Amino acid sequence: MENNILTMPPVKDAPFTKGGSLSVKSSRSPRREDHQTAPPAPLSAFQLESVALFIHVFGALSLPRSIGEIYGLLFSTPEPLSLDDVQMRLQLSRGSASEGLRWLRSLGAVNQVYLPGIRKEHFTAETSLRKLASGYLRDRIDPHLENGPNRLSVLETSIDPASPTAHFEKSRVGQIAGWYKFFGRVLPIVKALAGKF
Amino acid sequence: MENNILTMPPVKDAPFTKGGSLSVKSSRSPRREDHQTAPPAPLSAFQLESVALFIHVFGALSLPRSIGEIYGLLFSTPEPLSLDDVQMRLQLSRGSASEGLRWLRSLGAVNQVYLPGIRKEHFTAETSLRKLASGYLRDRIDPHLENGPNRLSVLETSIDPASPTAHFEKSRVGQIAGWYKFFGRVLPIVKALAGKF
DNA sequence: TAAAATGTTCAAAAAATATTGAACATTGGT
DNA sequence: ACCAATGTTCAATATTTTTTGAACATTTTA
Repeated sequence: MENNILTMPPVKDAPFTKGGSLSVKSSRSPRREDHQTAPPAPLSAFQLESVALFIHVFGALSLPRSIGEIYGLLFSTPEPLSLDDVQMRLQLSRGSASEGLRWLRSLGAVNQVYLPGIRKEHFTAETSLRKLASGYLRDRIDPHLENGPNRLSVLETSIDPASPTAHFEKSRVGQIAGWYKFFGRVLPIVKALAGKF
Repeated sequence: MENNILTMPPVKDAPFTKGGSLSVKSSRSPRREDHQTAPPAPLSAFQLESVALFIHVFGALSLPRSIGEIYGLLFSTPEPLSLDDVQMRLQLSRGSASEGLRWLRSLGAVNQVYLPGIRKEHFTAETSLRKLASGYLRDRIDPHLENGPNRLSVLETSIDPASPTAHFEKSRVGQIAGWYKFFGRVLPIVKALAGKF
């Protein structure tokens, strides 16, 4: 989990994701000696702010910083970027960049772009709310709901009808069933509305 | 964060939270030698299943296991329980039980009950979807949205109007503004619907 | 007010999660 | 088929988060 939820119930804010900070790597211990392999490739103010913003947004979903960094960079850059571009500009490891991009792709949050005559794959940020929301819901929410009926019946089966608490327990099962119904109603509405923005 | 999001994009399922497991502490390394201070207080099958279910549900929100355990226990128990009850029945540390209960209380997910003539505070699970949802949204979502306009203006300010990418960047800012608008529309609907279940 | 009961805090330890980087694949060009 | 360029995987490491438990604080009863 992103934060210590226990010690700060409402919302954390990583030191540098707030307000108008401009450094991408501020917190985090020294991670590398500079590779002499490539030029530093500094980010613009807009890119730095975007990265900070998306670290924050993804953090609110408890997603790792590197994911936010990558999406933020792609979001704020007009041209498609390659794995190496991402890796160098954000000073990430190859592995992080690769897995992060892969995860974002699987969610539908980044698009793969094939540039004629160029070997490397390039990526751009998907910004359609409909696609972002439906990808997130599909990968991270729906699966839980699909398991629902199954879990519910397991729970129901665990009730001993002879027990004095059986009545109470049945009402609890009914409660949960209602919650699932709620989500079944709400999610389609959310998806539909996302299409309008 | 709850899981390794990178290595398992869609959904994790902790070994024992799936299906019909019956042990509360299964995974997790040995954490204590038995205190000889109190009887074991075994949980019923229904309680064990409930705990497993809520560990899963809270896990989907990247909340710590102990929170799910505590809520699950209260949810599945008719009588109000004290801090000590929770602590002993779940074999949690005093600290975890205290902080977990405090967090759940602050969210509005557990209610404090004063039993006449009994000193210890007792707790029950809040099961009203309206209260649960509004508490969660209030503490964990709304604050992010309140910061939105501020963040957005910082981002906008970072655009250099002379830059050739200024136009692109402005369109990105507009995009984000649209996202915020979406949430401003959707959240009230969700809250309203939650009241009906 | 002292003693007992109850509750909270927080530094240290443990566990979970994310990141790194080098080894391993794969692809494309020659 | 070979080589070079590109991409992925994964064991080791670093970091973050959670849990523990004992010290401290507070409240109640006597």
